[in-house]
Amino acid sequence: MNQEVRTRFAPSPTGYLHLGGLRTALYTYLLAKKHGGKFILRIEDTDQEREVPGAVELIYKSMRQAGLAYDEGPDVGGDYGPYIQTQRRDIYPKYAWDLVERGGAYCCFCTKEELDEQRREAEAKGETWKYNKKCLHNVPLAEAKRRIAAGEPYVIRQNVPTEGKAGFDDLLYGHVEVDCSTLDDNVLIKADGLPTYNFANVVDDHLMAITHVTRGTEYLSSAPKYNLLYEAFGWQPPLYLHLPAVMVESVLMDKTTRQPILDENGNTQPVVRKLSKRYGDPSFEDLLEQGYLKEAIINFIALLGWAPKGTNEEFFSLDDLVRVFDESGVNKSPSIFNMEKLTWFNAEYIRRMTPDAYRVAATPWLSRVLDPARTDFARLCELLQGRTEVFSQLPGMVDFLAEMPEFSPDLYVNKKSKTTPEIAKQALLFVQPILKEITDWTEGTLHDIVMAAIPASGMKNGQVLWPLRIAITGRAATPGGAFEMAYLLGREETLRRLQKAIDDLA
RNA sequence: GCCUCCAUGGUCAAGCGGUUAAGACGUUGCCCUCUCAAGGCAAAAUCAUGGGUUCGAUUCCCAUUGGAGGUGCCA
Repeated sequence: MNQEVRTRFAPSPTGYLHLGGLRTALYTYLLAKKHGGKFILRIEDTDQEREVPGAVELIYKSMRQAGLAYDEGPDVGGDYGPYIQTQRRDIYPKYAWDLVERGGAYCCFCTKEELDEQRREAEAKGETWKYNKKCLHNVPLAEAKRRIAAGEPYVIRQNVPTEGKAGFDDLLYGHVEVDCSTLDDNVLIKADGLPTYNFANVVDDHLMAITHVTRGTEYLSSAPKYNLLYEAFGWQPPLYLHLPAVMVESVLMDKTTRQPILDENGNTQPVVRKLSKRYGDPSFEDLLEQGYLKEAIINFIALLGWAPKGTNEEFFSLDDLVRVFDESGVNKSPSIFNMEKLTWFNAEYIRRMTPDAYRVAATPWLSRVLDPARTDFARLCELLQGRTEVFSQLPGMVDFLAEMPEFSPDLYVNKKSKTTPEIAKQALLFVQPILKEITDWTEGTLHDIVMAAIPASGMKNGQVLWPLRIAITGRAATPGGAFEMAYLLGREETLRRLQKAIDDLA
């Protein structure tokens, strides 16, 4: 019989959803959907100290914005709930005690302080610290139960065999195996009664009938221990898919001052590190706020560390991805997040928008600096759409329309058309009366009349049009030529700016 | 230190024993052009190193080097 595929994204609510997490969520979603299975969201909040208020809601929101709809989860329900681990707190001890009875775990009364001390000593000697199973050997179960009943604090530890091998099979990395002697007896149930990740993930994945476990490679070295747990319970372990981290290229920074650390020559030092909010790397939310499109982010993130088989196509919607996703195409090494390529993807997605969709998306940004009642937004958007990489650039691209910027006469210099401030003055004086004559202030009329007049001036097109554009915009680069800009400014404002420019050149 | 994993241009990557080693971003040049974009054309740039195996290694094996992760009553 064919088992239904069930995957789960299991973040802990310690902050925003970073791009590495988003990619894990995406692949997890794709894996389920390509098999027609279920995608589940589970909140792993067993570390109450690290929990950030509001983080859970932020996760729901980001998942929704990304379009990663989960079939089961805390806010959507499902047959395997609750989907928040603290709401499952009563489930874990039962299983832990079952494991104790089976010999796969034991109670431990050693205090954190004495263990920390041991760890420090071992570290000082350059050794790897492991718990010495003192409580396994010295405290019989009956005594343990007595001490617990008397109120003594305790934890439950996994009883890892001292010899032999432990391993697991990964869809990407194949069979991974380690000596049990290198494994530590991890805490399964903490003194506060809550499970650690090490235990909760195994119990919940089993109880929730998860078939494919996707997670970061930071779990690669502890996965053998989890399989030991499955074995001890007599459960069927899931299929694993460990995903490499997403990195960012950066410079070496001081952790506290957040200033670059310079080498002896005063240069910054390049480093590759994990994406981190602390160093200002953008989260999914941040990118959306900056005017990146979710489709572009998803598309880019999908291709970060994964490539589809047998095609050079780079543009994929979420539905396309469901169809083409194949976990064997995931790269095994960490990949570096490249902002330039994301921006390129974003620009491409913007160019592919319908003009209407573009106008809707661009208007709030344009309205920050322009009055929609005074500027032809429809025409402006036509000019802007092909030039927009990220929406947040928009205000800076059009603010000159609202207010004439100060500019230096050097701007009139253009090497290619051999334009100088002197020629500029000549050009402006030539074009001014022509423009004054024009009453039908449309791009077409402006273009036809001015272009027809230029040959008589003895100047080249560029020698007239470059200065004109500079004179009325004050910018070396504008989202259109002189006629477009003149049209957008309107007759009165254009002539006003032109007069001012001529006066300034005098 | 120990354990696990990884290694193709600056970045993302295709490749799965025989290839002129794809493609994309970025970079540079040219064309187009009233600026900037976009578009078109072209260029530079990669198999970490050393040993094997093989008629033949980017591809398989080992070592070295480099990178990532783990070594928590964090996840």
